[in-house]
Amino acid sequence: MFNIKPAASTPIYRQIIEQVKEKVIIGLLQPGDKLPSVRELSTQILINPNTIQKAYQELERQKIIVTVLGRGTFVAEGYEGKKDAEQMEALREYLHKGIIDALYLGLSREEIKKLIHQLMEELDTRSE
Amino acid sequence: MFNIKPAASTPIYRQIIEQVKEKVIIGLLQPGDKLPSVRELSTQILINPNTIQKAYQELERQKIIVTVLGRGTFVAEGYEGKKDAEQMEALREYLHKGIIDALYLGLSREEIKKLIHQLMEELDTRSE
Amino acid sequence: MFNIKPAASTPIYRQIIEQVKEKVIIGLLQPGDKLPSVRELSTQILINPNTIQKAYQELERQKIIVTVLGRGTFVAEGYEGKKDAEQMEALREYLHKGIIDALYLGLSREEIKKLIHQLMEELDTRSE
Amino acid sequence: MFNIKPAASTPIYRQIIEQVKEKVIIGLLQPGDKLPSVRELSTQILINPNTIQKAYQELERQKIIVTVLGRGTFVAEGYEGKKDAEQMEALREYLHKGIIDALYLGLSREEIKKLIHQLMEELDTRSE
DNA sequence: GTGGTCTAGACCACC
DNA sequence: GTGGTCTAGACCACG
Repeated sequence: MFNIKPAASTPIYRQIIEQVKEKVIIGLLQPGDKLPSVRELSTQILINPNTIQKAYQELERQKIIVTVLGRGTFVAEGYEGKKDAEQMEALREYLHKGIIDALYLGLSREEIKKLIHQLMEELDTRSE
Repeated sequence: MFNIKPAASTPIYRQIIEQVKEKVIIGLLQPGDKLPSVRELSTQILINPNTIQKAYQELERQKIIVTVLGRGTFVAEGYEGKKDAEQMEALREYLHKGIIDALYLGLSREEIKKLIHQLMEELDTRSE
Repeated sequence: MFNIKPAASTPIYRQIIEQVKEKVIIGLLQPGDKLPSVRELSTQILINPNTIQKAYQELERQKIIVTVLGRGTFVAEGYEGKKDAEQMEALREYLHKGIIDALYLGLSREEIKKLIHQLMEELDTRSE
Repeated sequence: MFNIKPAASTPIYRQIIEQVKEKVIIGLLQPGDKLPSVRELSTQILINPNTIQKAYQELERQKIIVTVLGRGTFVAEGYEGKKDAEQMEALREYLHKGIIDALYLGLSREEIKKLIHQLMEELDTRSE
């Protein structure tokens, strides 16, 4: 279900967040689907329950999942993109940095565009 | 010269690295140009010298700048993109995450492409 | 009869308590009126009977309802406000927190007063 | 600095959040002021550092404080109320419940209004 | 069974 | 020194 690298520089709880978001975006997780329980996932991927809890709480704060007391955690209904101005600016900065790194790697502008295109197509493939 | 936000979530030393790299990419810093000394920059932007030292060390490790003992630090000659496989993979993951975030913000795939295009054009403008 | 949101942050049994209290306050439930049985309500709103049982027990403890063995549960006669000092202090703290949240939302003191007034008028409307 | 009741029903981390927010609202904490460090506060009020950390992180998420890496945590500049529609609705429900509780305590509508007025005046007094 | 909170104590990155 | 992350293990509330 999850592919966690404890040694990576991005903290484990963020890896979980990203992977849940990706699964929701590509449709592998549908609204209403149940996520593994904190304890369950904790034994599955050998991560401390607190770490998973932290990831789930952040996902709930972002309205990507909802927790039902005593029942479990579920993918939220319709996430509806908001185009929040602040987050939009953060995204621009994030991609700006990515572009600079790409240029440093020797990619041309055309190659960068192709890469982006390719990455979006990969998303479609994974969802099948 | 530098625009540092100490309260930002990206550590100061990384902000310095990013800004140097950006300046080199857009040509505001040319190979051979002298960078301010650690001490000089430290008083200019009111940052702990150790922090600047750390940024310069990392930049040198990435062969973006070179320090000549007793002379100062300079922008390295020709950075020539290497398309290192490992860094390439890191870039893919980085942009992959950016795309997911963009989709969550409600951007369409076309809008994402436009955004990338727009960001690359901005780089040209800044270099003038 | 009841409007329960299982995904809400307030536990279900509290939602039931609040809604019974509200109905009594606005007169939709009169002293002597019969409440649905635990089993009945349980199938109606698809909630675990234990949860409803818990709500009824708490309501009985607060002397808002009474259960007559073998007959059912009924709204208690005259609830007569007691102005219990302890509960009064709890109320003050509760509203105190509400006011701070309201100020953080950008409401002026006048707007807060208006909001309170408005909420009390809504209670009257619902009772019609 | 803080008045924490570990036995209370509201979790400790929420008590800390509320008290910081109150101090900021009444001006006892001004933008730019430094909050006690996690460790410092932890020994002061005899609470586990993790608990304080959790409170601080939530406060940062709400943009009430900012943390500067390696320096500490500070009260954020200008919090500017946003009147977010969703939070506004949550506030209405919160106060709605408070009013019902007040009526149950035997308060008249006039008394409730007076109580609100009184609570707002107390805020002014505490700030002196 | 579920998630929510808290403690104790550790290690790391940043300045 | 600062905050950020993680583990281990405990207790409680909810359904």
